[in-house]
Amino acid sequence: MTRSGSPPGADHDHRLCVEAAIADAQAICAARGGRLTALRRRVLELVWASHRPVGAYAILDALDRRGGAGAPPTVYRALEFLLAHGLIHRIESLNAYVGCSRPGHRNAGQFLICSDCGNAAELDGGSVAAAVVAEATRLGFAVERQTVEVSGLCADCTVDPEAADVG
Amino acid sequence: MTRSGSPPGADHDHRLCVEAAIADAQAICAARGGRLTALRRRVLELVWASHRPVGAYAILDALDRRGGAGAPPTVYRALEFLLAHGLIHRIESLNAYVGCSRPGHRNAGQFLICSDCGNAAELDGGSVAAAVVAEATRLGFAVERQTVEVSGLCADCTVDPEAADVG
DNA sequence: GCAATATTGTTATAATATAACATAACACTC
DNA sequence: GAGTGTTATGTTATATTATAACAATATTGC
Repeated sequence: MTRSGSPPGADHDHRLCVEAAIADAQAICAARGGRLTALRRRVLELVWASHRPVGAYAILDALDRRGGAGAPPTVYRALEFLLAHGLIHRIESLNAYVGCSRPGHRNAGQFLICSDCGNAAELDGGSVAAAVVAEATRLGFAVERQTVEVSGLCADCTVDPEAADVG
Repeated sequence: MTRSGSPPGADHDHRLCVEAAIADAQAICAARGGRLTALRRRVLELVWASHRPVGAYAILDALDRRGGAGAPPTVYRALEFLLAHGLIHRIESLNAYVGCSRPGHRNAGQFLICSDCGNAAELDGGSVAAAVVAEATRLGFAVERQTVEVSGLCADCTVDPEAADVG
């Protein structure tokens, strides 16, 4: 996910993404009385280490290397907290987690996941969600939660499949 | 999932669903040179035991009870075959499998999953898929595969949450 | 029948996730 | 600022989902 899309951009300064995510998290937690503890914050930073969905055990390993906690529940509980506050999303098709690019905005969590570079871009447009609701409603189905995960090639990897970035 | 939707219908004769699924499977395998072996057929029947997504280990248990095979790979390989031929779908958000209601038709696999009765209904309309492709294309993203899983309450469970059926 | 291929059996293990209970940190009241 | 209720984390064990690797068997085409 590099130049073209609405998403990241290969040349973007990823530190700004992380900083913004932390700032958003602090604001949201402050507003809602949630506690962004050191552990939760570190887990959030690790999820935000890239725009690629990251597995719980990868986070656990990273924590270990940084002298962090030891066992799976530590990570899963932090992830649970971050999910509950809309700060991250779970990518069902990968059993992995990715930072929410627009916490607070109650988006439905729709993702374009590049099968080449692995980056996940979150859609903010409502047309997909609207189509889902329309179809469901037509069948008398009351939508609670949508999981929309699209895999394919992002703009950069279509042009130049070698240009996988990390940001 | 009972009366109202396009899906199953509480009062439907589920044996017809299973028979149709087997017949479709036989036709598709015949056409494509795939072999619908006894094992694969039994697994397909077990997936079609209801309209609820079923886990691989539940299938394994059921096979065991019927004197079937013994180990996970047995089931996973059969599922792999059935997936490859479009006879079943995997529900990512549940780690479970459900019969494809229209094998052969290259649908994108969009599901309405009732959080009360557990039934999954497959959408056949193309409006959701089209919306996804439109959004993705706008961002230069080439769609390969879509995962659309919507959870909520189906028509019957909205009316009468007790009326969970099995078919 | 025989060789090539496809399928299934078997054992072990990887990867993801949670239950249950103990300990520690925090925050509120007095 | 000590006591107390609540929230968060540590710890151990285990559940759930899935695959690797290799052996044995069955099927197909000749």
